[in-house]
Amino acid sequence: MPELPEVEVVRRGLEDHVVGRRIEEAAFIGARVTRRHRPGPVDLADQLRGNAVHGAQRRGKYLWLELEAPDGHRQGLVIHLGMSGQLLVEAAGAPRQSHLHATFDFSDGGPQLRFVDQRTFGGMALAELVPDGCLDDEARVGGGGKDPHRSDLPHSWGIPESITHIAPDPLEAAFHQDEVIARLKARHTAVKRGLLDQRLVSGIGNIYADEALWRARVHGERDAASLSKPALGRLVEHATAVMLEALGQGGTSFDALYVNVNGASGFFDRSLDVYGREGFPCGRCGTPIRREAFMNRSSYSCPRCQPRPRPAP
DNA sequence: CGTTCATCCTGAGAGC
DNA sequence: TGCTCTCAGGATGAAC
Repeated sequence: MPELPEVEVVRRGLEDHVVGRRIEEAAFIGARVTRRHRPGPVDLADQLRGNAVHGAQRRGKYLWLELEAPDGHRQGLVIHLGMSGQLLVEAAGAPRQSHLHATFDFSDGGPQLRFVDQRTFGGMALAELVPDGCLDDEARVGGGGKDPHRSDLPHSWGIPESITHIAPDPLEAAFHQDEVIARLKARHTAVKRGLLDQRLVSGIGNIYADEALWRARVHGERDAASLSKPALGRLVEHATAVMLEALGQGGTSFDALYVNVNGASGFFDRSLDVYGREGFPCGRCGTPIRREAFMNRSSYSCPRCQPRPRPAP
């Protein structure tokens, strides 16, 4: 479940079904799912045994469980769903999925948490939690602004050390739009690259980048620095808005690969304006939506509302 | 420093 | 039917 809204749907599911429980036993099928945990799957299972799950947090597309070990040591279990990862809450006796990579049993004997991942780009690893101190006070002066719709998840235990390179996402209190705009304005590269760069702003993927660009009437290959700061601001605000709308619909699901912890799909695919809509009329001007290759994947846009930059490169 | 490229995987669908 | 080819919500590290 790639992008921010889908990951947030999963985080909420973890909050509802996993937080407050104690891990009795974790089991890993194969080594690939724990490849980012250097000591390996056996060590991970050993370390997880007996941990209490204090919270479920998210930054961008990364999730982590806040864990407290029996000796009081606090760590984060960082989980990334990659392209096809799912976290499912099911009875331990439920049929095993063909791409099941991990199971978590809890001391209350309730439902199991499972990690299922067809393409295995996802994974999990333990990380120490460190203070989220990226910005000094001076950097905040004149920045920030109002953020009425922020969910303000308290990262009370800090950020996993392994994802400190990931920038705050637009739904966090730590998100500073003015800083993102300034950094975009300094980039001489396609603006869509900037939207997709998780070190600049996290949570945006291929779907919501294209949707935000369409709303802002900007072609993704325009040089970021060529756009005015207000235009960049509108673009970032559209990205935030479209992800919030998608979250309200339970996320975007084209197929059964993208589901919440109960296996249910979201409905935002019905509200997409350009992504995956090659040949369909633009909702604003009626021009057929085009698909172009970009960064080894596809970009969708309206040829009329989003003209390509000057000379076709 | 920033940007590109290949790579990690499996399965669905198109085209032959 | 069965084969091949292309494509898919992502991140990373090496190579320019």
